[in-house]
Amino acid sequence: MTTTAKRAPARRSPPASAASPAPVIEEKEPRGARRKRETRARLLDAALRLMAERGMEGVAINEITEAADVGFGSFYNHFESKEAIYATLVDNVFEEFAKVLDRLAVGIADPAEVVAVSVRHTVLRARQDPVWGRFLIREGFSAPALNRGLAQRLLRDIRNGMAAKRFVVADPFVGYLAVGGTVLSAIAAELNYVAPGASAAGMLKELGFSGEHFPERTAAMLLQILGLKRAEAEKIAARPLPIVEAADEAA
Amino acid sequence: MTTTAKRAPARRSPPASAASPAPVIEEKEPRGARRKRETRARLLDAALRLMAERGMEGVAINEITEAADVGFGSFYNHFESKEAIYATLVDNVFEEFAKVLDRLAVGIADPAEVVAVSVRHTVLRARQDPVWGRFLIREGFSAPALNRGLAQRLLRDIRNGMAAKRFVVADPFVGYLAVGGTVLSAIAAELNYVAPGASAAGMLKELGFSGEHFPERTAAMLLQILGLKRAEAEKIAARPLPIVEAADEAA
DNA sequence: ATTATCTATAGATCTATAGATAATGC
DNA sequence: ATTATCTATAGATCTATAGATAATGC
Repeated sequence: MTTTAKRAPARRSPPASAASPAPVIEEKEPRGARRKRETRARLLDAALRLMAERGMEGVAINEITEAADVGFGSFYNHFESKEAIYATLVDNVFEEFAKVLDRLAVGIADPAEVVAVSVRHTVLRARQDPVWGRFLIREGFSAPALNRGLAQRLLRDIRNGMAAKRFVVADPFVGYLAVGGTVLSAIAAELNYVAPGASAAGMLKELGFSGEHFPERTAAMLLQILGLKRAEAEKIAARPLPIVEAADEAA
Repeated sequence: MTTTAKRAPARRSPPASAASPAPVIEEKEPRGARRKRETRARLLDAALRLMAERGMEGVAINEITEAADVGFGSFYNHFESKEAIYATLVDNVFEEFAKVLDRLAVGIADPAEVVAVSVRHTVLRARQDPVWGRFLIREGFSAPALNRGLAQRLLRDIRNGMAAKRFVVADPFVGYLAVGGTVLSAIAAELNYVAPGASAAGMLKELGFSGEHFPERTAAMLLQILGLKRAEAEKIAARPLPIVEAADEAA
């Protein structure tokens, strides 16, 4: 049986972390293929860590393979160049995150709550995974990021809210920019000020600022930018976050 | 006379552009000193152009000296390393800009108008000088930038406005982040969407967004974030900009 | 036999310095 | 004589590739 049975091909795409998305292996996968996939995933994860910190140009391929514990030449089995692996990273990270946000929004009818939940999740994630947060800030204002899922989704959510008379935005273009910019700014604050052990925290703490309930406060601000009254914005921002079944994370 | 008279030392600091600040030579300056100063200024200007686009790591010292039309070795007469010239750039750019903002605010009593004028000027400047704009975005969320003049000034303006009961901000910390993030976001938009010949404009234009009166619309949004009513925010954002005597720009 | 990995290395690129050249200031 | 520049180059670093080694799949 075992020798004669035809090997079922992998039914779906390879496994993943933020750097290397979309897992869900169901049946057997040729061993060599898995090995290759894992090497690729290790390269992507290492590149994400290094490049989030120092940018694409600041990292040598050598460092990536070393950090991934992979022979140097193997890099070229997977990627043509440093630019190529970086582009793949941007792609994967934003793609994966867009999917997470979609899953979060399932079953939430109120556009305001969708925005609030998305923002809180984003800020929380940057706290839990600072590498990811840094990467987001680094690429947040770049054209690729904006044209990909994230900005599109934000626009859609704002339009939904306006259509439902839930949001009242005099200037949707600038409103969109304000929401996006505030999110990035909040993530930067999370990484630089709010997170425990942050360096630049002193200045703001002295002035009475604090990092408590930071995701919720950010969400409340955004809802007010979108035209909700303060009390309601705060109420919506404080609702319990939906529990979302963890996506299969490989790394 | 000419030979016996003691040479008056330069009375103030060297001349400058955004990359190399603080000009105002009044009397004679030893010729060699001026030459050195100019070489330094050319290096800084070239570095700003290149590094705004590609980041510190993405630029070779070689390229800087080539763009500055300066012998390679001369670089080391002025800067110890690439890191050193970059740090000087950050310093100069933010220092110079802080001074510009201060000059702009002179004689404006209303804190709301101070904020509006500052923001409009910033967005306009990014339009006129995209290199400068890119540099600002690149460094906008970094700790050095935040700890320097800009963030300090923004905080001060917000506190002034709150003290004068002009601003009503439930959450000053997040308000500060929202204002700062929106400004950066607006500059990114100016560079990517609004400016003529921008690439990514299509998507948003289709949705009825436009770049008209963009600086004023950004300012109006910020004032609303700070608690002003929409009508008043728009009125203040539309006031004529103060005319500020041009600072002596060398490059 | 095929496929993915590894090691080794040629050649390109980049940094930092040394020493020569040119201009300045006395 | 001093100072700033330039040219030339040694040594380090990095990329891309070639060819060897090891594992897989038939």
